Amino acid sequence: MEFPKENFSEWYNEVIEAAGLVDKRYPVKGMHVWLPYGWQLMRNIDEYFRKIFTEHKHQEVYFPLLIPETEFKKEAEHIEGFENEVYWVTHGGLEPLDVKLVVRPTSETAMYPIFSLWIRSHADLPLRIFQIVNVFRYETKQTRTFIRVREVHFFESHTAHATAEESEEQIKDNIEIWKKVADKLALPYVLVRKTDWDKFPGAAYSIGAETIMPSGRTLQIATIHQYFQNFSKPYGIEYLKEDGTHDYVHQTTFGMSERLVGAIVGIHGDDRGLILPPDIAPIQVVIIPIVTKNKEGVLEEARKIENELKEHYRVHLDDRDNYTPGYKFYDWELKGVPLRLEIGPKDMEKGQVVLVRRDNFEKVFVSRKEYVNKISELLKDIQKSMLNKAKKEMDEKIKEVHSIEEIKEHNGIAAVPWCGSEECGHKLEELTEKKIIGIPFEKKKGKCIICGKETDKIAFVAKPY
RNA sequence: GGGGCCGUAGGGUAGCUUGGCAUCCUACCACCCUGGGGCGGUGGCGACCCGAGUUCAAAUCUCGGCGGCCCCA
Repeated sequence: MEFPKENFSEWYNEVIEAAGLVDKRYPVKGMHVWLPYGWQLMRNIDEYFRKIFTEHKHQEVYFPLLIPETEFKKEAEHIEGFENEVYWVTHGGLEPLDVKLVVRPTSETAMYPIFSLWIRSHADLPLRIFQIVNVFRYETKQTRTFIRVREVHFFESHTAHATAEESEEQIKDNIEIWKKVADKLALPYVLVRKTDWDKFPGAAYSIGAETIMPSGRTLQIATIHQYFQNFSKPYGIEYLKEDGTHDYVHQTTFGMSERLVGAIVGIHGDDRGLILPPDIAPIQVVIIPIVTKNKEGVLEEARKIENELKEHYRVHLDDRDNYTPGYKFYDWELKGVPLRLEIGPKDMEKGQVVLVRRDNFEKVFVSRKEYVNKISELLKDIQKSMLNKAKKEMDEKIKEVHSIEEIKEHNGIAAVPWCGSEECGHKLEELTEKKIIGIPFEKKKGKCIICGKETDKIAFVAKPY
């Protein structure tokens, strides 16, 4: 690594390529090649999505990439929010198309015409589905790997319910799911309600999970939206009630993306490279044989260890012959493998192995009798302490402030009383040259920093990515 | 939305002002030697973003395109 983490922007750009997550040389702005190691990390996260959403009664589907312009244009706010950043398919071969096609920037307008066919009566509700797909947005701002890209690796769940109450219950359940996801990825966050001018286009309201990067800028890593009947009306998603009358369904969505990888990289990494949470790391334990005179003996022992561990963990034996152990140590530290196991002639004599943690470099010698259990204990502890450390660091970046100057100077989230009016909100954003990233759920009495009116609302003000 | 910088081997670079055989590091390949924190040695492969123009001659100058980075709003 050439850059220390203090130079966050440069460090970030360097580590994602050096660790083998992506190849950024693909010649289209905002689109990168996922390398095997990076893709495995993303897939581990996706697999967890599949598991947890299935447990919460969702089913996986796949909708097409292209959406007819006529369907795309049914919900007014939604169009307005996306029309400046969608890619269009205008031709088939050299022939212009009669109906242009939108490349999905998200899938509401692909799914909801079909929802109206699927949903006939209350017996078809609730409907809960999700898909993991690529979506496309023509970003005009500066792109950044994982954080702002034009081809997004996207998770989206969509639900439909009979009543507003049930859709509100779903929002609560989505928050419960999110908490589990965040634990799995060892990511700290705050939940906020987005301002009306920043909510998802077409939503009744939006909830964002926001984290803070080491640069002090915030990153929105999950969004949960309540639509109520905003989409079901234009898309005609009606159902027959028990009393024989019709009503439109109430809908929610939940979205996440490879931004989660960006957050993991940024929040946990150090000067030596990545540090990956054991629960989703592509490799949990890397075995480094220390081969000296007794080359074959040590390698044989290392293979035995690999086989023993394979049943319990994601493990890799680095038996490359043309690299020294020291080189391999640095290499796997760069890639963020949580635990390193060394086995050499001295260890073989003593019937032990050496275990070294990536997060704090603690080294322990463990007998061959206990080492399988010890690894389990260590991985759990690494997962837990990564989350705790990250939580602590993030909390330190959230500060209650009392003046515009303080907001401008604070590097992180500044919490200030705000009356909630759009006028004061815009003024606050202009004066501080930052954004209101949202309103936390916790209330606190105070006076609006702009107009002085009594309020119990707090604005979280920060510079978002 | 506005402004600036840049494009030379897989990666990082020198050369560009003043046009003339393209520098070094690293990675990679072969062989030898090694191995508890980035081993060493010898030999080798590999590049001027694309197009047009100026010129005896273009990495270098001019124009256009494509791509990237940074700053401000």
